[in-house]
Amino acid sequence: MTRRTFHREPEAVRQNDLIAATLDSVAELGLAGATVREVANRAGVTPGLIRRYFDNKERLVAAAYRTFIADLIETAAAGCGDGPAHTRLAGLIRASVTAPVADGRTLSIWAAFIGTVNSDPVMAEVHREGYQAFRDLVEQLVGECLREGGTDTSQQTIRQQAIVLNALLDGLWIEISMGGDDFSRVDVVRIALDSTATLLGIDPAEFRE
Amino acid sequence: MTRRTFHREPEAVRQNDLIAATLDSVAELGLAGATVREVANRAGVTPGLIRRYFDNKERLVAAAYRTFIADLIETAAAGCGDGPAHTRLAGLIRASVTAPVADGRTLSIWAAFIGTVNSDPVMAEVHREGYQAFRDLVEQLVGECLREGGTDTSQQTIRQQAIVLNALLDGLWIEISMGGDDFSRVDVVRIALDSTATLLGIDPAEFRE
DNA sequence: GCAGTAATTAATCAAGTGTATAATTTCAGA
DNA sequence: TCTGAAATTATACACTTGATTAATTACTGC
Repeated sequence: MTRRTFHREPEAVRQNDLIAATLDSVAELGLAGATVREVANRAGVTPGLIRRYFDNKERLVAAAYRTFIADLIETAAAGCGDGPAHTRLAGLIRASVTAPVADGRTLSIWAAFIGTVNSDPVMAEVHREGYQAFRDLVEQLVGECLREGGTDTSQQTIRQQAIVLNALLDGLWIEISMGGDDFSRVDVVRIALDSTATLLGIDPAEFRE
Repeated sequence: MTRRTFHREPEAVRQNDLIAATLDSVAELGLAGATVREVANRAGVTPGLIRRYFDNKERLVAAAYRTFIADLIETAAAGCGDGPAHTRLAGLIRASVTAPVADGRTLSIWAAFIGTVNSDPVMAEVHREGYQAFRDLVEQLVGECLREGGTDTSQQTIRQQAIVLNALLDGLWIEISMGGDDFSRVDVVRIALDSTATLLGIDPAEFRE
């Protein structure tokens, strides 16, 4: 009986493969299904190898969560482009309620990880870091938008508006990703943009992309 | 060595205890921590007994999820009371963004369960049943509110408004429950009511409780 | 009080888990 | 071409998991 052949990979590549395999496992089988063996199989690798790149399974999972959130926010933020604040905010909203951000797979992974935040301090820290970035982005865009609109806006009201808008986006994202409603016939982007405009007191016409 | 003493309980009581112990385990240790032994310990019972009341661990978890959602919606709906639609909707909103509905423990359990919906058909069905109830409730209240306001409202716009409001409530609920923001100095009920009024085009004054 | 029934415990099993380590293989550099 | 070092595999271990079954206990009805 001969050993299976293999070929070496740079450290970064192997790490990425293992993280990708972890996220696939979580998406399809749940967090409980993301066993060391399952992840190794999907990465085309032997279980023992994981230990060379991640001290623990806990570290692997935390790393997977970290890159997952970072990618998610980056993808959403990439929808901003440049231009006036209205346009950038509209881009962010559009990206947040359409694939690949709004998507069943993404939601599954997100929920599985969120479910651990309360009982796992490491995951809690990873979570905190990631979400701060998105909330700050929303708050800044909201601030610019309101100032562009000419309204005088205290920092406190900007903050409150950002909280509300953030909540709306989260909620829409969940509803759409969950797939309970039949959104196939509905223009989710239009709904998201219009309700945002209403919430912020902006002229909806400026929001049409 | 003598056996530990025990006393019998009616079937319904034991089932409730086991479900409660399951939810406690999930909240504090995550879904992975809700082992048969952990649940049994918390219920003051021996692992083997679980099988007498639930065929599988899967059934136990599904039952726990079912009662969790049912209780959650019931608690929120209880905030409605009676009276004009405006008042009932305001009550629902208030209940949704304050304890015990908006609460870290509740969110943890919710997220842990949601994370399984995509990979577990049984949990998916339980989930679907539960959420339909809440969405229908919101849609009905929104419909009544808009009609009370005198606006002519097609069923389609009612539906869209309900989707958006539902999303806003979900998002606020998550933000508040997550505890990332410092909501201690902020009146979350006021924010939720005002933004709802803005969204539905209702006079905010009618929403102050 | 007493017997029978049903609930509960205790003990055990096979399977799967994360982890550890030694044996192998690949590959870069001389 | 050859050698040394690093990556990868293979194997094994201790532990936990969900599940099963027989022995024991508590309670109900007579």
